[in-house]
Amino acid sequence: MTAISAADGAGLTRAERRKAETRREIIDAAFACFAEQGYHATGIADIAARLGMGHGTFYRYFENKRDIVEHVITDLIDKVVGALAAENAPGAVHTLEGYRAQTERIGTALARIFSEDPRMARMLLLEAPGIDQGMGERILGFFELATSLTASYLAHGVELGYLPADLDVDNTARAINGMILGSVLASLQQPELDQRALSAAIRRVMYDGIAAR
Amino acid sequence: MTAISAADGAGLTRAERRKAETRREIIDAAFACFAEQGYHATGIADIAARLGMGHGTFYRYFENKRDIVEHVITDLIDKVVGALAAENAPGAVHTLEGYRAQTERIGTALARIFSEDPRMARMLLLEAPGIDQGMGERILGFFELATSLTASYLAHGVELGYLPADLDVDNTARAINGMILGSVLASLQQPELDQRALSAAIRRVMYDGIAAR
DNA sequence: TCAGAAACGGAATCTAGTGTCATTTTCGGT
DNA sequence: ACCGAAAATGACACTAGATTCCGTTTCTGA
Repeated sequence: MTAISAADGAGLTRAERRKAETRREIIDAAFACFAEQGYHATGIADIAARLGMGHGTFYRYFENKRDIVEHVITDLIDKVVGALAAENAPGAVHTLEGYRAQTERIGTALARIFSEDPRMARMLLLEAPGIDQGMGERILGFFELATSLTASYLAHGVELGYLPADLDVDNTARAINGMILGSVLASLQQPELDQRALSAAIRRVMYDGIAAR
Repeated sequence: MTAISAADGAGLTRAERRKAETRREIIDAAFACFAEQGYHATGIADIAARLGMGHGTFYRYFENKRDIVEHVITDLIDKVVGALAAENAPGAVHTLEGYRAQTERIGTALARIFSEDPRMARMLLLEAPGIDQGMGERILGFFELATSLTASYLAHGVELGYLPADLDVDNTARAINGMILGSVLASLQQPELDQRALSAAIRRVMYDGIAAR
C-alpha cells in the first residue's frame, strides 16, 4: 500500500490512472466504429484493432458489447446536456428580447456541437434507437427530458407575462424541440447546409409565425 | 395453359394470386416481429413461426432477411405518402385561411395513421435507421422528400402573397416538418397524449408564433 | 536483478442464426 | 382415384461473432 491515494488528480494509483485512460480510449474508438460502420456491423475485434490491441484485452475493460455502447451513449448525452446547461438557466431571463437572445445562444451551441462532429448526431439519432428496446427507451427518455426543460423555459415566460398566458406549454415545447431535432437531421443529410440560416428560420417561426404581416 | 389470364382481378392464375397473398402475409408478420422485437433480434424463424410455417418456406417468397425488411419499409412509406397525397395538392389552396385548413387536414391524417398503429412510427423512426447504412439513407431521403413537399406548399403561398415574400422556404419547411416529427416521437413515448392539442399547438406556433400579442 | 501480480493477445470455444436441400405433402387436372 | 408438378418442411451445413481461457509479456516494488 505504497502509492495508493497519493491525492494527485483524485487519489489514484498510477495503474488506476492508466486504466481509466485506456477505458477512455476504448470508448472513443468504439464511438468511432459504431458511428462509422453501425453498431451491429462492428465487432469487438474492430474496436480493438483500431487501438492496435488484442480483442481479448477489450474484455478486461468492459463487460461486453452492450456495456461499451452504454458508456458511449452516456458520454454523448452528457456532452449534449452539458452544452445545454452551460447556457443560462430557465429563470435567468425576464423579457421577450432576453428570451430571444437566449434561444439564439442555445441554438448556436447545439449547432456547433453537432456540426463539429456529425458522428454524434448519427450515433444518437440513427444508430442508438435501433440497438435494442432498452436503448430506444433511453433515447426517447432523453427527448422527454429535453421537452420538460424547454417547457420550463416557456412556463417561466408565461409567468412573467412575456409569453401568452394561454400558451400550451408542454405541447409547444414539443413543437419547438421538434424543430431543433429537424435541423439536426437536416444537417445529417446535408452537412454543407447553412446552420445559421436554418436556426434563423426556426426563430422566425417561433416568434412571428409564418403568416404575412 | 388452362386457367392463365382469366382477367379476373388482374390476369393472374389462382396460384399466382395465392402466392401474392402469402407474400402479403409474410410482410405483415415480418412487420409485426420487427416492430415488436426489433430487426436484429428477430430471426427468419420467428417470422415463419408467427404464420405457423416452416422457415424454409420463407425463402420461397423472399431472398433473405434484408429483402423482406426492404419490402416492409417500402410498404410503410407508401402508406404514409398515400395518406399525404390523399390531402389536396400544394396548388389547391389560395388563401391563408385555406392553407390553415389544409395543414389541419394533413395534421389530422398523419396523427390518425400513426396513432392508429404505433408500430408504424416505431419501425420507421426507431428501427429502420439502424438496420444498415443503406436503410438509414433511405429514411433520411424520405425526410428530404417530405421537406421538399412542404417547401412547395410554402412556395405556393409566397407566390400568391398569403405568406411573406422573404420567407426562407426551405428552412421553414424543415422547421415545420421537424415539429411534425417531434409530435410523432412524442406519441411514441406517451401514446395516451392528446394529439389534437399537440397538433393545435403546432399550428399556433406556425401561424402566430409564441410571443404575447 | 528478481519474484509475484497484473495486463496482454489471440487461439479455442460456444452460440445463434442464415440459407440450402433432399424428402414429404398438397394440389390441380384428368 | 391417380399422377406429375409445385409447395412446404425442417434437419443440416456453414458462418460470423461474442466471450473465455491460459500461456506469455510487462510492470511494480523491494
